[in-house]
Amino acid sequence: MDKEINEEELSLKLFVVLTRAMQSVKKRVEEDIRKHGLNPTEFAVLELLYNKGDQPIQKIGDKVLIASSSTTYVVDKLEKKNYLRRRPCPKDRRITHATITEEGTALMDEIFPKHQEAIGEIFKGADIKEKEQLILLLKKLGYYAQEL
Amino acid sequence: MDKEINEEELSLKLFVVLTRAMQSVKKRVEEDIRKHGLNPTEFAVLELLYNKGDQPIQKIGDKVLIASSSTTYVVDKLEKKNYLRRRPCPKDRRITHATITEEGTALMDEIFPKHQEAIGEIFKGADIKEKEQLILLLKKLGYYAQEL
DNA sequence: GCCAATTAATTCGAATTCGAGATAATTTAT
DNA sequence: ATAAATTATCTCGAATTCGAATTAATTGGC
Repeated sequence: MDKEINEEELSLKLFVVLTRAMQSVKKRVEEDIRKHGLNPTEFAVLELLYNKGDQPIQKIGDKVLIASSSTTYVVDKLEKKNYLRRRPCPKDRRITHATITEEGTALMDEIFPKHQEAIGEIFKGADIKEKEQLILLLKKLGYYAQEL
Repeated sequence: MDKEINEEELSLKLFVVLTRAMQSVKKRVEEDIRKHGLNPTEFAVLELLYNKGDQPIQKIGDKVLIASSSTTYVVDKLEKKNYLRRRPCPKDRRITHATITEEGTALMDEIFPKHQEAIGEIFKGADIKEKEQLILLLKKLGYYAQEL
């Protein structure tokens, strides 16, 4: 009975399913992260510094995909919580680096493994083969959409 | 070299890829919708009324997955734009129905086909078989995550 | 060396979303 | 029949995000 559907309708359906899946997953991940006192954006920024080291503030926005004004806002919050510090760049005085603090590192040491575990739980709906397939297909989709 | 990865890491990767794909797709779809003077939530609500008929305000929130206070906000906006009207339910005076207006219907007559076409373009990164696979896999993922 | 264009970060105001609490109507249980 | 619990909607304040405009610093072309 799904036979009569044309490709446009299939795409629309895929859009709906993708949106729903993302919403469900995002909600679970968010619950996990908020337990640790961070919101998803704060977590993403802190994780970037934790796993990839110091970053110019501008790069943070690029990698986490938020507007520059939002980056300022999130970095402010994390700085107030003492999870990171701003350090002016001596070579280029336009640039400010963000560095994770001891306290931030300690926090991530504690919550990152738990987070990874939680993600593992959330994605138990698919087996390894399926996850690999999904990654492949979603990458194709994502790249294509980005290029448009 | 991807061989050494364990399932937890694979899930984390899938999460990242899913997030990125959704971000790219969402951005494109949003561009399309904003061209027509609506934001994604307004579009979703109007589309619901357009394709599924009148809805109690509460149902709108359930189907579009927004909080009740957000529903009030969006319905207010659409009502101000004359795309829908509130109609008190005579059988249960707690309930208010939202009905799409002539003007709203005319708008959707014009933009819905274009929207579907735009989605078709955005998802050209995958062929029919791949879309069917994605739908299947994403449904599994989404349902599982929702049940947690 | 100097002006124009570019780049980094910030401030500001607007839009959107949420959750908690309020209000009103209905239903359930006693 | 009434009190208590539930349901639908709305109000309000807070959080988050964005885009446009601002400030400051650097770079490139002449």
